[in-house]
Amino acid sequence: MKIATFNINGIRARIEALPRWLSEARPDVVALQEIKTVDEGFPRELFEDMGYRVETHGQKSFNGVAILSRLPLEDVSRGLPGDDSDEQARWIEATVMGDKRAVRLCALYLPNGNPVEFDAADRPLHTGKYGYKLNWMRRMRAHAQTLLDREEPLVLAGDYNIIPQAEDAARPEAWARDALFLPESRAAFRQILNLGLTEAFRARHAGPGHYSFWDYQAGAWERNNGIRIDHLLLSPQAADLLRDAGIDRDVRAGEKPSDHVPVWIELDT
DNA sequence: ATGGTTGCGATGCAA
Repeated sequence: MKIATFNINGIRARIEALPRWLSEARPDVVALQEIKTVDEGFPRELFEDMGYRVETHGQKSFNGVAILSRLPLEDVSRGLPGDDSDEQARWIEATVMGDKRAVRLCALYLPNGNPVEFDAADRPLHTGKYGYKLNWMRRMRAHAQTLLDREEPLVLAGDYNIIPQAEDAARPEAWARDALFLPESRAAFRQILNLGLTEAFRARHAGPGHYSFWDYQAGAWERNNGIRIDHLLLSPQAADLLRDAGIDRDVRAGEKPSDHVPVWIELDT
């Protein structure tokens, strides 16, 4: 089972680039982020005609996540538990029925968290958008623990808006005061990992120079000024099935690209 | 270098 995560930065803007990549890469399942439309605005027929089931959790203008799957889906659930007042569409999960094994897949869009406010001692304040990010990560950790308790293959795939380590940025010094790389952000990411999850790409590839996002501005792609913020986290039962992992970096050089590229895994299901 | 670019949707916000 090939599972990918792809922040498309608007489904309407990617109406050609997304089908093009699907035809080339032929993933079985895709976690999409930033569809930037309500459910009714998602062009589901286009993907159904390509053989994909479509489950969306959309929102007008911002955010919005979806799952595309060539395999049957069961028990679809929308929204990250833990705060009924949270209006932002950043989480959808479903069980993907493989030939031999089922996989619980969560498609997530973790809050960016910028801009960050700092106090007089230059410590980041846990207020505003950054406070929302850290609180969202606490909720995610609690929900991930609940899912791990099932002791089944589990994949948490998405745009985490987290640069895990300095080697995951071409210019880490430029991100020192950014919500994607602050020590508190990276610690919160490690707290989720430390539940017993495996970061799939790093289980297969070591060293610097692997990125999943290049800003549209200032020639970031041409300068290879990238960061690695799109991740797939695996439960022990899913990690046992991991065959391969990769980043489709060439997608960034295509026509009218997203600022993110797909990251994928292959599981022996 | 406090700029730079893109998407959504109709203006400025989010990234």
